[in-house]
Amino acid sequence: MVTTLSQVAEKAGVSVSVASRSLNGHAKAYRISDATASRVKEAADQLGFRPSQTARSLRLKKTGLVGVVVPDLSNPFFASISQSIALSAEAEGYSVIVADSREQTEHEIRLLHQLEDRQVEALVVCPVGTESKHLQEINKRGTPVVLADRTFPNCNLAQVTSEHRVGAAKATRLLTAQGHRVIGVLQGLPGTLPNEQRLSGHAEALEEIGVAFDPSLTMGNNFTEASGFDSAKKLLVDRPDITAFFAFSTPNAMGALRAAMESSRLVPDDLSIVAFDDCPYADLMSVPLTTVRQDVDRIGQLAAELALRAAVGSTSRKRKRRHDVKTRVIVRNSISSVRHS
Amino acid sequence: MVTTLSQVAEKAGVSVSVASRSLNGHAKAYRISDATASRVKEAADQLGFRPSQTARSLRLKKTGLVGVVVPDLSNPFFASISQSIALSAEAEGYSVIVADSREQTEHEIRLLHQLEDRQVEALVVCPVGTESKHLQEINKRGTPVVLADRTFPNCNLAQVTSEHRVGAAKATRLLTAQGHRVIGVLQGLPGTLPNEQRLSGHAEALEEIGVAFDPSLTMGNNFTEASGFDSAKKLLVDRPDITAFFAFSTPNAMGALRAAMESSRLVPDDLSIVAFDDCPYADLMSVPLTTVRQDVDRIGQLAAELALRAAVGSTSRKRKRRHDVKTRVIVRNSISSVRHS
DNA sequence: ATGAAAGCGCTAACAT
DNA sequence: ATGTTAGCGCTTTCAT
Repeated sequence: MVTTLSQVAEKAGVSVSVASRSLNGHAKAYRISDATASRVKEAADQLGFRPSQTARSLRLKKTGLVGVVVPDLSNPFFASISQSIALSAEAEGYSVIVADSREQTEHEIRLLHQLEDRQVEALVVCPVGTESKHLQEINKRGTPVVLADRTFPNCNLAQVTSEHRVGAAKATRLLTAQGHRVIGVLQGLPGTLPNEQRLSGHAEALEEIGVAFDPSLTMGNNFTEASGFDSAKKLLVDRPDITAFFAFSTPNAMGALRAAMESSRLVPDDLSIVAFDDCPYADLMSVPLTTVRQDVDRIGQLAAELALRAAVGSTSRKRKRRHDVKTRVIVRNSISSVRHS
Repeated sequence: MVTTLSQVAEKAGVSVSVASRSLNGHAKAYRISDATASRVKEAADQLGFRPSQTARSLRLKKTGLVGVVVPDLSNPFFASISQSIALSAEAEGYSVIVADSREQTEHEIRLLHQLEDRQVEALVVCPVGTESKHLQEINKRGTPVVLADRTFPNCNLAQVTSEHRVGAAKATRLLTAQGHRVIGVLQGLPGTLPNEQRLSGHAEALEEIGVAFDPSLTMGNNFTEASGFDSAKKLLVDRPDITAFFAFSTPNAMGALRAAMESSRLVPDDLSIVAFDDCPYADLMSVPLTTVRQDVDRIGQLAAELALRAAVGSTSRKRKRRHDVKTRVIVRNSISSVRHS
């Protein structure tokens, strides 16, 4: 900081209050003469005056900050969400503090508190873990929090995520329509709502064609490549009758691809794969993945909107608190029909 | 905000100064009795006291904020840089505000000013465009700025980027070693230092084997997929004798891949490709790209370190201001030797 | 049409 | 060992 309002005022020969009002466009509301107002503005320009947002924040009790916490910023999914939040926020004059929880609740909590102390006006968080207590507390304490991606059942926070169940059902039908009946599920983090809903969407689609959901075909403990790889490997030996995989994330799918290679199963000829979530260049992969794409931009945008609205304190409590954004099937070339022998 | 220091003080039956000091670990420095100190802490706990960082910032003239501005947060390269900056900053108790300039100088400037007004203690920016004046001004005005990735020649700001020249030379040698002599260059944004240095590294490697650099083989105007695609297409018809491409970015390479497909040139058999910069799952691409990988994490980490050091105002001006981090060749399978007819 | 002054929540002299 | 107070830079009543 280098120039303060009082210096501007002095240079313009007015009081700080007049200076403040002139600079904030309250000139006419306070009947400040045009001459004075422009004199102030000129002084400000000459001095290169930039108002201290910190002082402003303190006085106004409004920081213009929104906090975003994601589990892994280098993951394109979260990077895109962060981006669309940032873009929406910037358009409204807000700035975004992003924090990376490295997939650990412990960090998430620490960062959340840090952001609370910085008096962000709202928080959008893609939570790790399966507990929402700390989030609810923050919300209760006064900082509105909106959940994105990983949401929680019976939790009254604002939430935006994909239509996991219907998306998963679509994905499964892509497989069953080609005759697949023994489908391995490479799941993400059990207990999280996206995971459970995808599971149930999968079971639903299976039921439609009269096949029972077999829990022993589901494996995995995270949305990571490692989990996808390990699960696929195991499943491939345990259940040699598997003809297709439904991977719950892009990394899960990549793991499956590697496992298939190591097990000399050709995709899609010997093994079909469908993945939830898309990724850049998926069409240029050695096997172009057929996916159910989430509308990441929309998720971010919606989350930002809810957050900003809450920040502004729009007391109109009529806003929808849960948003489930539609998914879209992207057909490429990782599914073939099962050969009936 | 809900509880203030004075409330804590009142509840503990002490003055605000004692409260402040107890809570900030200055207890013994001020010879505050253990009894008092713990009484204060207890009161704070009970009230759920969280000190206002805003007030603190104003008083201390230290916000604990560092600003990061990147051209495109959804680009894995910048996402990773942001992540490693965030991680480094968080480790030091700083928070980072990220801003996305959408590849436009105009936005970059606006965001930069916004961050300046928020009194970030340092700025790390991956600048768009080819002008550094506004950045130098900010630095002069008091907010230390460090440049990452896109740096500028004769600019006295702290800068960290890759060893573009030597990296590009390595890449080119990968090609020439396989007998390639007519190499199309899919360049990024002309005028930027990374671009120019890669160009010169390329020319250098060519010279080593006695082939002259032919400017008509270079094409492109950005680090985007579109630029890579268009340039590759054009080059492929203009110069049918081209046997290899050197793409200056992953997106450029992806564009080339598509162009090759459309022109029915098989990679690597009919056409070799080497790319500067790596990307996730590059090994699972339909053609596994041989690349010269930048050490993104190191770049981010170094940038954060320089920024934080400057923020703290370490007056030891002996710190190196330019860092060029090493690149690494990742050999995969997008290069074959040229068939001599 | 303009100014004086209080105060946002905190820290750090400067008293005792 | 603890309390009083000034003040960070700003906005906004309340006077005039």
